[in-house]
Amino acid sequence: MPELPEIEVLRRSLEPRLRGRRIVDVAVHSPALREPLDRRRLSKLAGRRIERLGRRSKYLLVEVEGEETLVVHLGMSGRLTLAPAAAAPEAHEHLTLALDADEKLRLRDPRRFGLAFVARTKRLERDPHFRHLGLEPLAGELDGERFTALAAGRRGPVKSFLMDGRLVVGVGNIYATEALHRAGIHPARSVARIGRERWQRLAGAVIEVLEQAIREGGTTLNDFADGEGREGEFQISLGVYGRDGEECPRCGGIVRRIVQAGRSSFYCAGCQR
DNA sequence: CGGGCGGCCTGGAGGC
DNA sequence: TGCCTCCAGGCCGCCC
Repeated sequence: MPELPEIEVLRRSLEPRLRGRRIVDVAVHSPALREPLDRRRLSKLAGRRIERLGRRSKYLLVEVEGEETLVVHLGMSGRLTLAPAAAAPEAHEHLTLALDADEKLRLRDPRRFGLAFVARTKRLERDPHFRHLGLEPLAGELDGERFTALAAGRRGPVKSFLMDGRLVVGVGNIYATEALHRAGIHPARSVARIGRERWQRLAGAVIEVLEQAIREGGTTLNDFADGEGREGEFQISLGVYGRDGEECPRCGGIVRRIVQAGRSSFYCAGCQR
């Protein structure tokens, strides 16, 4: 569920609270995430000051002194939150960074699809997790021309195109679904059958939906919360996602659910062609 | 080679 | 009320 907007909301909530703070201790409670947590490498964060927080795709980047970065991915159910140092440990708490001023930053992830590792900051773009990442939608890299070029010679449904991280990053099931609704494009339409004008509209819709979701604090269906535990509100603004059988807010048509690549897609039978 | 799909994992929801 | 099944989706790896 955490897609680009959720990670950006998390970054913005944590940045003012973490910048300049010192990590005084590192505890790995349970190393079993998507990749095992590297105790030795993580423990070397102790004693370092946090310099800034960044984001690439759905990865949160905690840059520390010494040119190193703690990379965190929330998978499906991860939460990274600040708490008083004395707070009781949570269930499924995998990693805890004790900070100065009696606070701690903790990573909780019941479903364990998440990730946390340390990498040299300068080599981040060459890291296997980052090397093949596509366009960053809110960095001015996305427009109709780029979409047209990326789609050239490709096949398959446009929704899969949007969710392919090697082409565009940060767009998961919810925002791909919503962007297609706003652009009036059916999720199963082949990329080979989309013209310049529609690619332009789709690029605009992706940017618009991501920016609005950030302004509204992200989408909280089950698990998402920012660094202080606040849930998002964009779920109220969803046009079609999860609204099978309801009326389309734009045209009054009926919202339908289909399964694509094993995943739910929702679209309006009236205004998405 | 590229598109598609299964598996990883747990909690919550819904059915009986 | 309790148990069982299904479903959620990011990402990797395997298969065709």
